[in-house]
Amino acid sequence: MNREEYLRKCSNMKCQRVDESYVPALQDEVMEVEHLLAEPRNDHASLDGCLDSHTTLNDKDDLELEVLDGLLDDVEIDDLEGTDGFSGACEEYLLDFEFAGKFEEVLGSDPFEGSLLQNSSSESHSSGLSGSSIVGGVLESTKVPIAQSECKNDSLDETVTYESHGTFRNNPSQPSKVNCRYNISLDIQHLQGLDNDCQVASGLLTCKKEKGLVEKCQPAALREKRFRKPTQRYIEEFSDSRSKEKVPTADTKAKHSSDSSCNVFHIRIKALKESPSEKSSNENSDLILPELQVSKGRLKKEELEYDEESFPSESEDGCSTTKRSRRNDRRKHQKMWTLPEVMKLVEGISEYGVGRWTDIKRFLFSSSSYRTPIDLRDKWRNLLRASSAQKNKTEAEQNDELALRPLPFNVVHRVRELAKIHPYPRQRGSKKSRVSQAGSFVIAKDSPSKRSVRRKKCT
DNA sequence: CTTAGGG
DNA sequence: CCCTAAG
Repeated sequence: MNREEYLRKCSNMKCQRVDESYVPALQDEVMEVEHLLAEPRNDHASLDGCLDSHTTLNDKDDLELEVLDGLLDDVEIDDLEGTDGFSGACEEYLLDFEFAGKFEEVLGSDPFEGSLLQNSSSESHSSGLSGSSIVGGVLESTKVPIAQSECKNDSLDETVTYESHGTFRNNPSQPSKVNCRYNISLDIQHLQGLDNDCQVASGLLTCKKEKGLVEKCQPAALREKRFRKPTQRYIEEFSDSRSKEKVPTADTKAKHSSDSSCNVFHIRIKALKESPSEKSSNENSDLILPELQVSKGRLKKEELEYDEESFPSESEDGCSTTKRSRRNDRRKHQKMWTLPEVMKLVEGISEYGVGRWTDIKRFLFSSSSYRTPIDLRDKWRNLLRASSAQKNKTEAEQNDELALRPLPFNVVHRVRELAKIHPYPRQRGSKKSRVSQAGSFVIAKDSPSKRSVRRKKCT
């Protein structure tokens, strides 16, 4: 099958949905979905390729996984409202589902992958599925998924999402994804039967190809439908996510970090399976899940977002977000400094001087998107504190520290030296206050390397 | 806008 | 990390 067919199908579904449309909608949700979609877009491309030529599935896996992670992250965060009251929509859901199944088949991915649901399949699918399922099925069981009703044209992903919702909702008895999938594949044939005519299809295609903004692709008509005052809460959330989303997307090179999300996802699924009782259990899972997620994330720290420049070796966690449960909050979570980073920082400081955080950032940390100059400064501050503390500590304590964190001697030493020269914390009395000003000579005799420090012309 | 300093 | 004041 070629992707055209799929697309058509998709469009059909869409159309249907539209017609039946239960109207609605949380714009926010839709938007969020879009966002989600946006990221994965690149994958779509790959997907297409897959369809055309069934080869190279493996290659994509990695990428997709990454994306998936990201998606999961997002998805998980988004709390799509569950869908409860809508029986009428069942059909649609089914259709969607079918579609999804088909897709997978085409791709060649095993529908019954079980725990790892969708490495190979399109990321969108997986993301949609996982996210939605979790959300809809587990978390909120009471609300109607308005967003879903929205008929976005582009929405392979969306479709998927819907379907997942539907499935879960419709078949509470089938908590496991596997089952769901099964159904899907079987029904695929039906899908074929559908005819196509929506312009939506075109929209879809375009979207896919262009990976551009989803919104653009949307047909005017559809667009009209979706205007609905978003809840305040949603609004703020949305905006939040919006800004956030932008960042990661921008630097594609930087990977998406969110390994933990994956885990979370799995966990959640598990929970789902274990508690088929739905409603009641759902509530429970809701509460419990977050915790699991956190712990999991912690356990499995991985490295991510390190770009070329950074040192991959020192995997930092990066993820860990204790409270990422709700939207992604501005990566409030710290990214643990790696040793190489520290070294770089020290190096930079010795070269550019202590106050020149921006310079250091630009030269040495340009690749790391996170780590703002302020971060550097803070780190430096901490280093200073640490070094001084270490100086004052007893041997035992020092050993202790060493065990805890491997701060290489040389580094510590370096820091110490720099610390002598730079009065960052204006520490008590600023023993070396003169340094900052007349630093030249002092430095010179102190250590050659530091020379340039502070020298660089302070603007 | 960038730093410094405090939370 | 985050926020705010100051240059």
